[in-house]
Amino acid sequence: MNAEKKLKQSNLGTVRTRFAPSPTGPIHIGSIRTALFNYLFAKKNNGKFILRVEDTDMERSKPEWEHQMIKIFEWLKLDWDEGPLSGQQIFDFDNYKINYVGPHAPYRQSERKEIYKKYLQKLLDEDKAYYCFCNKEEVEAQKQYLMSMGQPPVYMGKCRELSKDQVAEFFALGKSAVIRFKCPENHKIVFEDIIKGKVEFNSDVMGDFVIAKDLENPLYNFTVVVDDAEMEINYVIRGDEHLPNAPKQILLIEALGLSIPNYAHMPLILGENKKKLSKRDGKTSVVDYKEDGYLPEALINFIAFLGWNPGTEKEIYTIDELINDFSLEKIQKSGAIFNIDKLDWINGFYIRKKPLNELTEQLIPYFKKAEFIEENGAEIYIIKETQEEISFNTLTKIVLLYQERLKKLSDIIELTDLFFKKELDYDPELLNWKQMPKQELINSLKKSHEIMESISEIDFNKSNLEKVILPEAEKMPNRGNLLWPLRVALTGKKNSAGPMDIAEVLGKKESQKRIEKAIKLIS
RNA sequence: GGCCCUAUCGUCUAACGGUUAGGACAUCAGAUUUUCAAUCUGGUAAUCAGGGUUCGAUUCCCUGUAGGGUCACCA
Repeated sequence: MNAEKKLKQSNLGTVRTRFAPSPTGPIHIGSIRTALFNYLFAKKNNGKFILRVEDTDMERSKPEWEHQMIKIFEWLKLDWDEGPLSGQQIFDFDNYKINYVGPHAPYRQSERKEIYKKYLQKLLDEDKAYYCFCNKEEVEAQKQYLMSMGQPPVYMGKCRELSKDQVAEFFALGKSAVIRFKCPENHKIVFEDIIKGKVEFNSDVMGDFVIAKDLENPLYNFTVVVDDAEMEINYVIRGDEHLPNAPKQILLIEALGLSIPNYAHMPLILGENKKKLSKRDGKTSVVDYKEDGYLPEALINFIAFLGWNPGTEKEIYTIDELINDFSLEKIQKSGAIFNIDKLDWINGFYIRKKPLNELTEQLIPYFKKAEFIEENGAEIYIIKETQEEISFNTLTKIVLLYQERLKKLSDIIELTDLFFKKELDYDPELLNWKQMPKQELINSLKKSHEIMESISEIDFNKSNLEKVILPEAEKMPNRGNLLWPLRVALTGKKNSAGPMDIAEVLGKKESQKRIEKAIKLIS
């Protein structure tokens, strides 16, 4: 009841959402979806989207993970609206520098300890929290026992009624203590989740949970509550796995006299096994997808449709269109399996639509990484194996031939290696088209070689080649009799772009050389 | 085990309580192509089970079943 009243209150004012990751590893695809939905909802409602790094666990949090996450945000063009600092800032953590060039750095919990301390002290003073001197092993054993009895594994409250003097005495003896929240007994917590609907919990299932290791080291459930209140977050949109945390947080909010935000718990992203997507399912880190060559706009489009849809048949969305059509009500209640086939399709779609120059520029790092080429001045590259020059323009031609075949940018490597190799390595059997007799095959290749001879080096392009090769191919029982061996001789591959296209890029000399080699191979 | 959540084609999903249960990906077939890709055309494929409520349930209610999440001095 109480909660519902407050829910209405927090509806007032501008929408403020947040994404609050812990920098304890590579940023997960599920986290990015949470971030995206928070972002979309804020933008849709002309609200603010806030980024808060939850690094209270000093053991596991690493600045490099934070840095990596920021890079991903930049790549996806997801920007946050507020932060503790503005202008360019460099943070130095253990000699690890993070350079923020945006208008704001993110909030960082490790820099807000004084704030938590204040609230923690308040709870202690008001007798809503208490010091607990029980050791870990003792509490753990207790939990195991309760669980084996089919009881909720809660803290039994041994230190709950310790007097001030006893507490002081224990401290004087040098005993260490954690801070527990005095959880009201048999208290019903009801709240309306925007996605799940009405959700109900009983306080007895959580017991007096720990909210801080000590005054200096608050724990997650506590910092979340304090920060969300301090930052005036009124919509908490997060993964389903946080649903059991909601009642704990609501209890803390009530104890602190703060207002309860609206909650929206999103379904999880699942792996093939229908369990929460994990490393076992393959790649879960957004960085991996970036490196594989998934385009940011494709990834966003795909991720947005995992558990959400606009209710129409439109499936290709730009970020602005997503902002426009987004609503929390359209979020699914059940988990969605991460289907890489669909991602591949969407990504391929965006790749096919990409302007050629732009696509080529994005592919050059992949060519370099594969050691196909290296830079040699403006728009000029050197093919590493042959030491020949190759222009940006020629690279563009290669890219054009394979653009529609790419599912992801990294696919370009195995598709186009033939243009960057000195010697092709392939099974001679591949040259054979539908059981052609050996002599016929050799004749076919010789024919191609001979036809090419009729074109000068300068006129050696696709349309001229077509003019002479196609009529010749028509004379064969099947066009493939001429075209298949030619294409294989040129590419060494079962599948590829057309032979005339390839020959144009390769040039007369190299094309003929490759045909000669093929003939030698089968003779 | 306790608590909580969920259930439509293989997958993502649509359907004021009334539809031949729609779309997309994947898949299959055809067209096109020397091959593959792309493209176009067409096809296969789903309401977890059982009870109610109702003139009528994919839709509302209950039970069961199945799946998942969570039970830290992690977040």
